[in-house]
Amino acid sequence: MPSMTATINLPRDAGRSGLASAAAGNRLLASLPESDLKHLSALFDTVTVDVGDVLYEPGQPIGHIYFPGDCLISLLAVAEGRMTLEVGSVGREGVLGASVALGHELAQVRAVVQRSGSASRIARADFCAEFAQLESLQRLLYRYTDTLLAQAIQIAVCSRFHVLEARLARSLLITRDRLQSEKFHLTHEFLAHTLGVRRVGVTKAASALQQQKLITYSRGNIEILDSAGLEAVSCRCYELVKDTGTAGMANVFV
Amino acid sequence: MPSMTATINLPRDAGRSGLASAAAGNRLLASLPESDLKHLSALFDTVTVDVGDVLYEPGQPIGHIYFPGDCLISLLAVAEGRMTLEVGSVGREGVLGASVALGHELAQVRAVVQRSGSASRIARADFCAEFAQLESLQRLLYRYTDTLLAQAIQIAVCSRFHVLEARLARSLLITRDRLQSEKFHLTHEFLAHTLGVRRVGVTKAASALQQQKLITYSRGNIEILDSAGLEAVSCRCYELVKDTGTAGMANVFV
DNA sequence: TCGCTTCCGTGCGTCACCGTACATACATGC
DNA sequence: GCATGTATGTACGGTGACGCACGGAAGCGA
Repeated sequence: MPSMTATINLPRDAGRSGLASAAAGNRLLASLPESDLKHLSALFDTVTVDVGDVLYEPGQPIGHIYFPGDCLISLLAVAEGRMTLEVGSVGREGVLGASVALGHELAQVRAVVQRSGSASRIARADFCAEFAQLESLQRLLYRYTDTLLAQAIQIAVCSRFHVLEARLARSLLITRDRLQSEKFHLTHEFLAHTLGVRRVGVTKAASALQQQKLITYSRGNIEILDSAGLEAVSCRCYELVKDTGTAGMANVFV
Repeated sequence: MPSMTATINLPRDAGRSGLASAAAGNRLLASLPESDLKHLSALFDTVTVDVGDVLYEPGQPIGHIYFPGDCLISLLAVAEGRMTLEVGSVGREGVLGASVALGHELAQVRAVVQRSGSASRIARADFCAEFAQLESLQRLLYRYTDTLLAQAIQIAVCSRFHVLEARLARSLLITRDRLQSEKFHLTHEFLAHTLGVRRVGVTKAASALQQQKLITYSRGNIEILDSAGLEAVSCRCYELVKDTGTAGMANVFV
């Protein structure tokens, strides 16, 4: 049994942070007005999370809200049994767990670290108190929730109608965009969880992509060889989703 | 070809409304502070929409924002071809098209009227202007978007992992809850669009439910005979989603 | 009463993915 | 070098849904 489903590994506490590191590269926090950010900073910790760490589990209470710095969090909706499906991912452009401010004390999805890195963390009670007072924060979270909704809708359609090979290609392209690299580490097992299929299904699809010289991989080390070719076999969902993770956050306060 | 995909039928304009009918039974508007509601009322029209009317089409600009009174709107995500999947529905507890206030000028999903009725409508420009000023409206829309996200996530999981018969049962139960009636009108064709399957697939699944004496139907007139039995064959997604349409709106401003 | 449309039922071959089981290969640490 | 664990490859029957085609039946208007 993979460790990600067996135990909840807690992130290492890297100590209480000053103002500068509170943003810690998170663009959502960075786009807050200076005064509000300064006010918030005292309440943040900076933590380091590792691949496979489970930050939330469905039905469990949310203790902290995370603003990723250079880590990447995968949101996995969990069906009965061990079937899961990635319904979105959260990077430096976003936030994890913000719905607690609206009264949802329990997590709906599993949150798994896909790439190690740092994150700014704030306790639930503190977050709720600040949320109630800072209009700038409310606007930001509303906007971000809306992009998450757009992602979830597209993924729902994609996983319903498109064949695995196309979905795998889409998933790899999105991962590349978020990680800004043609090479990254993802095992077939992990991909199977995000795509909601068997591990052997991923192996077959990945093998097909490799035969077409679009990617190459070995023991989890994946490299995209032919980006354009990969886009060709992927579904259009890629184009529809790819910008939600990066753009759209530009001019929030204009 | 069904008319819902062929043409965009515009709702009938029932004339500019006064304050009282601006809420028009919409609970989202009703929960606004009195002063804000009064301010908004002058900008609303009350319109009547009919079954099959298409209010939004993916990729098309959003002209009006709708606050349903006693009508019910189905949100259909559209894949290439004629494949669609319902990712949520909007009744009197919600609003359709609010994301325009965040800069999304184009609709992402098709919005189809599932039950005829009234709705309060506001032009896009007016809505955006008011949104920028009314904090109460922002909070409400944020909260509602969050419930839409929860719905979409659950539907993504459900349509990925659960068999059609269970999904059909879930869909019928949710429809009953929203319509507050054991009898309602839904053709297999319409259900096929919401569930993202062929019409014959719905016929098979519905036939199975009918043989189990759980439902009965004829030419679109569906009646639920055994509610408990229907819950038994439906997936747990029903319980997870059913409250999002009604509850959760209780104490927004406490 | 006739004709048309809408709605529902059935049959058939195909296909993507499932569940399971087993085999192989690389990697790491002792 | 060897044991152990991780990652990947292959095989096989089963099945839920697909695409297509056709037939029947109920309602409705002329």
